[in-house]
Amino acid sequence: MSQRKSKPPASATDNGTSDAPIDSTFLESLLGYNARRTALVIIEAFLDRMSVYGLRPVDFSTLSLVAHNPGITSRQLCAALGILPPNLVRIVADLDKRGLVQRKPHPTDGRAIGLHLTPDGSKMMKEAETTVLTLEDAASSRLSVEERLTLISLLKKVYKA
Amino acid sequence: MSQRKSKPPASATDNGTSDAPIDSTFLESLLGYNARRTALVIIEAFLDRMSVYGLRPVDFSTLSLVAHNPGITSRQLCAALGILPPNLVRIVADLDKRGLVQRKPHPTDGRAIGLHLTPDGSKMMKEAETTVLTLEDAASSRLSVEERLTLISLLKKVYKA
DNA sequence: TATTGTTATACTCTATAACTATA
DNA sequence: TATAGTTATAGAGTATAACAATA
Repeated sequence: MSQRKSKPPASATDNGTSDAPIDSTFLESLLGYNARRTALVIIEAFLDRMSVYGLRPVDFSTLSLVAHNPGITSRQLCAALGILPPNLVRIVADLDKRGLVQRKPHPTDGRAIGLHLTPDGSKMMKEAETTVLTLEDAASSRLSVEERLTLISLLKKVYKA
Repeated sequence: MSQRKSKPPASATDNGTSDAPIDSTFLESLLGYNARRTALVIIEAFLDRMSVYGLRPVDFSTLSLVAHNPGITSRQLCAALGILPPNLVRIVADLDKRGLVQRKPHPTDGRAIGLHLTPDGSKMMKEAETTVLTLEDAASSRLSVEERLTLISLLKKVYKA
């Protein structure tokens, strides 16, 4: 579901032309289908709630890794996030322009550049991480605390080598 | 993780320059992050195994819905799959050109077009659905049968209104 | 010779506006 | 007036090749 706006439900006075119930049971039996639908729903909520910070998921992920790994390099970010180096350049450059991250020479490798949060970036991320946790609560509101942990644990078992 | 080719692991003779352990615990505590990583891993496997049929995930989903809902319209496909109408046109047109689906006038609505599998499309989908089920088994090989069902059930609780 | 960061670029995916024909 | 299907097009996301600086 990638549309941003949810449409009003079909009028109750519709004739049978277009509201025949659709059988999606096969697709809904697939892990890949359900994982993708879940991710899209949460990303949609993310885009909504994080728009005040001007952060897309990839920006938030990048800043979060920089926050918890000061001096991390572009290569390490690419490996951790599954982003290709040419596509990270613009992301980091924009965060730099906004004064959220700072690039410092790597202490031992002259080719590499270490990334650090600026004070502004650090302050924003404290708020943004709190907002994300609130969003997580909302997204998993139909799950118990234990179910949410089970869900995350099972997902990791699937994708982590 | 969107790269197609998995790289060889870092050499054991690396110095400490680039293999410092990265702390991803915050991101990995998030449902959205884990759901997206899982979806990407499964989609990667899907692209690999389904390339023999020339079917992307959206093609497979479309054909599967047509298979189980003969006469389904484009609008219904869009609603069921979260695709916008302009983006479905090319998908259906290509499947039509390949002789996998057939468009027939809708019995009661002159604006609408009902979609049906051709005999070739039906034959391919029987194979393709079997292949997808095999892929699902592989993707969830680290899960018990019960865990896989629990995972799917929990995912549905998150994304289904 | 290999790796980091980068530029340029192409391809795919997703989104909006507007048209036509039918309802 | 509203809906189904379509066209054109713009923007975002993702991919590869090739380069300079450094290891």
